[in-house]
Amino acid sequence: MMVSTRGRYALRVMIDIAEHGENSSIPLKDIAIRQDISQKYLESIMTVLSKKELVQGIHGKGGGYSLTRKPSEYSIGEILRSTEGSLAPVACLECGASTCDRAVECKTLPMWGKLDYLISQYLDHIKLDDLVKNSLDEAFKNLDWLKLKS
Amino acid sequence: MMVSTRGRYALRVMIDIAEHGENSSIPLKDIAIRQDISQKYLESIMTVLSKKELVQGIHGKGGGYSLTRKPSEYSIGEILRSTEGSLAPVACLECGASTCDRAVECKTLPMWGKLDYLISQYLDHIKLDDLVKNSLDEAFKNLDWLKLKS
DNA sequence: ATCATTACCTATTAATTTGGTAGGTTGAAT
DNA sequence: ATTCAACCTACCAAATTAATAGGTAATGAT
Repeated sequence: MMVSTRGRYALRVMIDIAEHGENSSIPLKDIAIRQDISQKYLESIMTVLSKKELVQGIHGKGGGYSLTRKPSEYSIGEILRSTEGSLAPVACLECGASTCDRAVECKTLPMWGKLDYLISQYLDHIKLDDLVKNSLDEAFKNLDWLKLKS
Repeated sequence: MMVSTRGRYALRVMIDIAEHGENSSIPLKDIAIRQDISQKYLESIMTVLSKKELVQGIHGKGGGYSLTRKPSEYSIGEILRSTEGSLAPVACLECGASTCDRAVECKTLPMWGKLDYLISQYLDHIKLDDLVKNSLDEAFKNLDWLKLKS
C-alpha cells in the first residue's frame, strides 16, 4: 500500500472544506463528525496541511480551517505528498535516499523510475476540483499529458 | 512506499536466477552472496516464490533453485504481487478489504481505482525478460496497452 | 473581564509491519 | 555416512501507523 490513512484523510478533509467552506472557516469538529474521523487524529494532519499552507487555520470562536487557494489549484499529488512525505513506489527513489551502490548497474531501477513518473503524472494531473465535482473522466479526455518516455 | 524490500529482493533473485541458472539449479547461498542480501532473509522470500511455483527448489547436494518458466513468461506484477500480497495503492482496494460504508458515495474511490489499474497495467506489461535484457524501452514502443478508461 | 470556542502544541501508546536472526529437520547426491 | 541445500518453526528489534490524552494560546461574544 502506497497511501496510508493520513493521506486519504487529508484528501477527504480538503474535499470537505472545498464543499462546505465556500468563503467561511469551518471548525475541525464539524469535519471530524461529517467524515467520521477522530478529531484528535485529524489535528495532527491539519498541522501539516497548515504548515505547508494548503489550508489556513483561524483561532477562536468562529474560527476553523479554510482553503488558501481555489480547489482547481490543488493537485492531488501535492496534497498526498505533503502528508505522506513521498509517493515513490520504492525506497530507492525517495528523495534523500542514499544512492545504492548498485544503482548504476541496477536492472530494476529504470522500471521503478518510470513507475514513479507514471504515478506522479497521474496524481498531479488530477485537481481537487475534479474530485469535488466528480468529473474525473473529463480530466482524462485526452491523454497527451501522459508521456512515458522520461 | 508501495513495494518493500521483500518485493524488490524477490525481483532481484528472479533476475539472478534467470541470468545464472540457464538449465541448472543455483543454490541460494550463491544468490545471497552475489546480491549481497542475507541468506536467511532470502529463505523466507523463496518459500513464498516456491509455494506459488514461480521457482522450483531442489534439495540436497547439487540442488538449489531454478525458474519454472521462461523469463518472458513472468510479469513483474505477478512476481511483486506474490511477495507483497497486494500492489493496491490504498487499503480500500486490497482484495479482501471489507467494503467501506462510504464506498458508494466516495469521491476519491474512482481515482484510486484508476491508479490501481494504471499501476497493474504497467507492471503486468513488463516481463522478467525485459529487465534481464535491459530492454525496457522496447516494451513501451507503442502504448496501446495503456487504456485508462476502465 | 470572562467565557466559550477553536486552533495548536507536546507527550504517550497500542498495534502492525518490516526486516531480519537462530536453530533445527528433511531430502538428495557423492 | 557425509555433505550440501531446501525447508520449517520460532523469535526479535526497529520503525511506522494510527491513534489518545491533556494541555496552551488566540479570538469573538457577552
